Amino acid sequence: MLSIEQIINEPEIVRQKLVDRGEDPPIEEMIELDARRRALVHEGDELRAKRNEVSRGIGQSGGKPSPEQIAEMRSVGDRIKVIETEQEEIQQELHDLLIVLPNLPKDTVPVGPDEDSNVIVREGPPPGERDFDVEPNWDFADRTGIFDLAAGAKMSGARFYVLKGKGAALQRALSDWMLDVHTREHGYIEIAPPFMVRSETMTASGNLPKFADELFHDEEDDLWLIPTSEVALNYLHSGEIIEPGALPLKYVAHTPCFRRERTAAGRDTRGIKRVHQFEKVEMFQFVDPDQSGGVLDGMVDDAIDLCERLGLPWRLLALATGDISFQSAQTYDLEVWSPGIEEWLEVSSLSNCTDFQARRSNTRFRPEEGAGTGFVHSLNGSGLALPRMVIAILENYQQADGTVSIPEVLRPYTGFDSIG
RNA sequence: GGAGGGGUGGCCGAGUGGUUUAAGGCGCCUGUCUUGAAAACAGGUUUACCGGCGACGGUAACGCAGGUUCGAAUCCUGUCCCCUCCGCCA
Repeated sequence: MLSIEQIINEPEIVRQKLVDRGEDPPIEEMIELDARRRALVHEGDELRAKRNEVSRGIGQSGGKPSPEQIAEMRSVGDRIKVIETEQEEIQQELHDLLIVLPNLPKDTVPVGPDEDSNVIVREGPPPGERDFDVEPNWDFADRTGIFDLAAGAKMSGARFYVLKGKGAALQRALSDWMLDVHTREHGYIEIAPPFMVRSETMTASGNLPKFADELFHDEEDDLWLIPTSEVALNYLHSGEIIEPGALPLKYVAHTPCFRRERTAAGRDTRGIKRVHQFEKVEMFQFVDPDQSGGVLDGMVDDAIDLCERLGLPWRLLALATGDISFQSAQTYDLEVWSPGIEEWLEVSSLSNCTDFQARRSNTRFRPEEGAGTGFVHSLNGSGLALPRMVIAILENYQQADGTVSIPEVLRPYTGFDSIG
């Protein structure tokens, strides 16, 4: 959520940044609503002050109000009720306008309407040359039986799949290894959150109210399946004031992610690249607002580190204003090359959400003892998305004889050296 | 799923319609005393919003949301959460 103070103080900057994202924000309307809200708050406060004063007097003089007092206070009470109702309506109106506005992109974000304006900012070593054709992961899977799309479709429908045998073990090895690197070397605390959350939680992360279509929802208990553990982690300190010195808070979680993929209905229908349920290791940090820029770079390094240790060809993209996610002020996508399908696969999206999610979840901090409170900054990034890492390993580690050798770092976790 | 109990400040805990402007205690901060500390004593100790250049003044919040009332921590309704017992169950 954007702050109304900022909208009032620098309306043209806010407008331009939202226009860069393809929005047409009702700036004047919001300013006008807030002015009316303030006037009503003021009038209501004064009436309540009067009521409090008279009530105190009645209490002090024995507790029996005169008929005149009752009549007068009844009309004051009626007026307060009218003002409160009007104030609530206006606040709701303003809230409804604010809650659907995305975060403001940072000045350094490339301006452009869509992904064509994304910029490659860092690259790992180039993909190696091979003297044989790499088999696409789905063909390899059919041949070896390590994942089964038909079985997934049979039990759950399109875009579900079943991992089997060494396929399941490879994914488990990857997630265990990633968690170990993040917790033992990168300084993250492991969290195992619920996979279902309330509407408030989903709203705080920015997924509701605008993106309900992309989510699975249980009507009976009004619970939402998380599309990423970011949603749960963002709510971990909701309503709290984090004490001086406690930041940064670095969390990592390994959860399934549930996505309806409605807007991407026709895209990536083959294989396990885009599915309704997948697993992901997610990094999440709450930080001092002064630190968030540098922390994002550090989080990017944490994600790249995994690709490097696995020896996968990678590149890093700075997403354009029209391509960053709703809650983000700045996003990098980390992609790895997969030589069988000949595609760059997005295995991590890393975002600085500044105070956007903290406002929605009411997560504050105290910079130092005795100081006032402020909203924290939140950052998230995959570290990393598992099905796509499985694809990348199956294709990058494929040998001329049609087998896949397991990356050295994963062998202690898999207990086997090759598949196929 | 059934029955019962409960949610009050950083913590414990009193408070069943009006001097509650939330008692009392603990913790924490400041001061007096002391070589220093402790003890004792005194004062202070939330968050958000509105008005004001400011000193400051006002309003709200007793899980949350409604309602009754001139007036609600207190009464009513709903809801969320916690605890105990029963049932079921990985």
